[in-house]
Amino acid sequence: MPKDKTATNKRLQECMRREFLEKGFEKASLNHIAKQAGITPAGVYRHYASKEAMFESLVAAVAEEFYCICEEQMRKIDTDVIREHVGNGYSTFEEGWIDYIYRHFDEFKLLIVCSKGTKYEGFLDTLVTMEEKSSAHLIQLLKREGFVKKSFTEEQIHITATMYITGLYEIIRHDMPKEKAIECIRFIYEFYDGAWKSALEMR
Amino acid sequence: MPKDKTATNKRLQECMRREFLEKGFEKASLNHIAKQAGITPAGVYRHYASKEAMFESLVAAVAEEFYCICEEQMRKIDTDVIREHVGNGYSTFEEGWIDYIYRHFDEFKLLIVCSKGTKYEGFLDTLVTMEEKSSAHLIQLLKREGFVKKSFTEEQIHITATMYITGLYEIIRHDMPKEKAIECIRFIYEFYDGAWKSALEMR
Amino acid sequence: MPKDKTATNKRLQECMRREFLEKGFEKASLNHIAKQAGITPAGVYRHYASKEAMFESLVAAVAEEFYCICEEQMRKIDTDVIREHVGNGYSTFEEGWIDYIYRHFDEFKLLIVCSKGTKYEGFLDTLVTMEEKSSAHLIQLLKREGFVKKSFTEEQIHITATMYITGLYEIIRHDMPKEKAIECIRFIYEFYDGAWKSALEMR
Amino acid sequence: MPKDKTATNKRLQECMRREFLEKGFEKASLNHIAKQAGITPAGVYRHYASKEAMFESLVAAVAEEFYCICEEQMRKIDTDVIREHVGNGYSTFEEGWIDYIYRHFDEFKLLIVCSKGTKYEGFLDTLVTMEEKSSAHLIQLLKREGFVKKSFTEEQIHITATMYITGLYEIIRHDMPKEKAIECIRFIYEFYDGAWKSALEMR
DNA sequence: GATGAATGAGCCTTCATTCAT
DNA sequence: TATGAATGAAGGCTCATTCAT
Repeated sequence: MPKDKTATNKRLQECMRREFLEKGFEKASLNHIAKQAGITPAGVYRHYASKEAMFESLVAAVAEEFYCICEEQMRKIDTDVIREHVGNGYSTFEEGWIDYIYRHFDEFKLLIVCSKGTKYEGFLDTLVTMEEKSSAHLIQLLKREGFVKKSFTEEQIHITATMYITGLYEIIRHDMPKEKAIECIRFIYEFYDGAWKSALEMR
Repeated sequence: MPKDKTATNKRLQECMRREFLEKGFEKASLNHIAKQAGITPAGVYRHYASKEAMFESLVAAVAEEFYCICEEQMRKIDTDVIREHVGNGYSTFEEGWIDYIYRHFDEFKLLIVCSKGTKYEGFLDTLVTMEEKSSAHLIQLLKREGFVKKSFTEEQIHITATMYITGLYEIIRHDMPKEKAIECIRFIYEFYDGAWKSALEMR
Repeated sequence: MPKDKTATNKRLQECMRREFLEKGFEKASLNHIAKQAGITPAGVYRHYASKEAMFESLVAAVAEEFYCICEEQMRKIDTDVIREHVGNGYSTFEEGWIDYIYRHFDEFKLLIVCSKGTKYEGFLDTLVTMEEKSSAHLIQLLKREGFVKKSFTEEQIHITATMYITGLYEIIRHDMPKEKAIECIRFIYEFYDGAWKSALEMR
Repeated sequence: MPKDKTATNKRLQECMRREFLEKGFEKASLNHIAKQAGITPAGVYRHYASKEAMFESLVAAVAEEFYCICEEQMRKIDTDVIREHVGNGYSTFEEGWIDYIYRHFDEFKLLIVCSKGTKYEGFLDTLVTMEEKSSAHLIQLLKREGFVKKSFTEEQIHITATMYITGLYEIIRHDMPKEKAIECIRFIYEFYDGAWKSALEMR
């Protein structure tokens, strides 16, 4: 059941998106989606094999791609770059990504805010984990290079990563317009930069 | 239908608490609660007028009290105190509160993590708002006293507050034991302290 | 949800019985049963937790008891008795049982003819297995006592047992009245007696 | 919509056969068959007018032919033959038939095991009836010739016939390989021969 | 104070079938 | 020949709630 591009399916997708965004996966009603799209509940199953499949069809592509991007990003971190981007410069949450996210805004909102009950319900946690790894790696490098002496426990890193990613969550949850979002990100970036520098006793 | 202290009600409350904590308000099942408590669904309605009322009965007292404490706290902020507690000393999230929260752990978890669908679903946001006001107020005072020159937009303050409160959320969501929580809070406190000082260009 | 003896439940049970007997477990419709009983489908769930539970409530007692009787019966076989009851005298299918079966006719019909899809769907096979064990045991004893020399493969015993039990199946499937059934059993008994004696070359 | 020999139809038939054999007529899903065959459910209706028609198309030829063979067989019974084949020599279940059945194994399995809900659901009973007639006829002849004095009621004949045919049923239901089946049949043959002789007091 | 009995709306899903194209 | 799109009915089941007793 790959892509079908009929008019009905387009309507259907729009309705699915709306319903899932509004109520989240679990509370979303297939019957309601169908009615909105002007077909019977049974008709939906010509296009999607299950409720889960409907959700996945909306987000799978973006989720997959995003995971790839993240992994690649992680591989690029090395000592040279540290000097330029001290702090959390390689964060999962870099300014450059905002573009990507805003090109797939609904998908991200679905993944982060509305995915409970689906196999994507851990997406936000995945982001946090990524940020954690990124932080941990960076700190390790900074220590190896002699910039930093202090250590952090896993818990501490988890907390900072979580708080950090929350910024992203908030931006998306409140449908913040892109320009504001960028300002916002920039601010968070600097705010955290200060926090890290201070915490790492780098100056 | 105020307080009834029969044995049944005690059992009932325990079951309600467990169910709401486990599944959240919306997914919690009244029928299931009743069965656990050893009464019929109808019996529940002798004690509580609705599902909402059940939830409220568990958290209302703490929520109310908490709001009061917060307001009072806010009134106490003045110039004198500033000198001692520069930074985010008056945060909604001060170490001293941990005690209060841990004395009502379940209630806080219900309010923050499990309240979607109830009139308390904005509780976390309320905390954030409180933190925002606290921050805004403090910055204002610091400016008036000449410690600080920079300004912050409302959005910036919102973001920092949100990220900050997320710490609390994470602590509660994961049932972190009190001792670990305190360590954690202390860390966040310092982390943010550095961030604020740097952001405010206080040094 | 043990026994409730209200009028509704009585009607309900009657309807369940009828529906299951008529259509078998899988094709039986809960909605239809409910309608016949004059309640809504949801109402059924006050009395039974699931479709399976409905079926089980009708047959569990008899099935359990029957298994017990069979096991006990099996333990009673010994050499002494052989001389009196040569042939298949200790069959799962003795005349004496007819009484028991006719006292629980519907239950047996449900178990044997209508149980596909339930955990009792192997009931008939169980009877066959019991008959097999009985035959195997008897042949072994007869050999040990020197009455018999020939051997039988497992498959041969399975076949004869299956055909034998089929008698029971047919009697029940066609709602044969008890008197006719007894005649019938008696006939089968003798018919098989001849077959076994001949097969075992006992005379 | 008689025979169409396109490639699609061949695939379709294969899928129908598999589905019906696996689940029986009633539980078989047309949608599922179509999917397996790589066409849409609607496509199926180009080839067959209904689910029933699908089933019939698979078994009609064999069923018809089989009925003919049986009738012819019946006409051949006469006194001469009796002397050679005393017992149940003319049974519907003669060894010679096994070949025929194994040449149309799937069709027989469909007719006997999977036909509930179709107009062939009585096929097994038909076999039994045939066996009954055969037995009745034979006994009558034996009586006329003075070999036998005892009489049998219709019910008694029905029972023996049913048990007898059950052998066939079991053989087919368990996909017994042909060689084993023949052994098995031979055994049943002899077993019943003994039973009949004893019952008829022929010796 | 609690039950027993029931309801009506809703849930996701499957079914055989239809029909315009 | 087949598809694509859809249907109406039914499936078992759960829900918060009601009400007479």
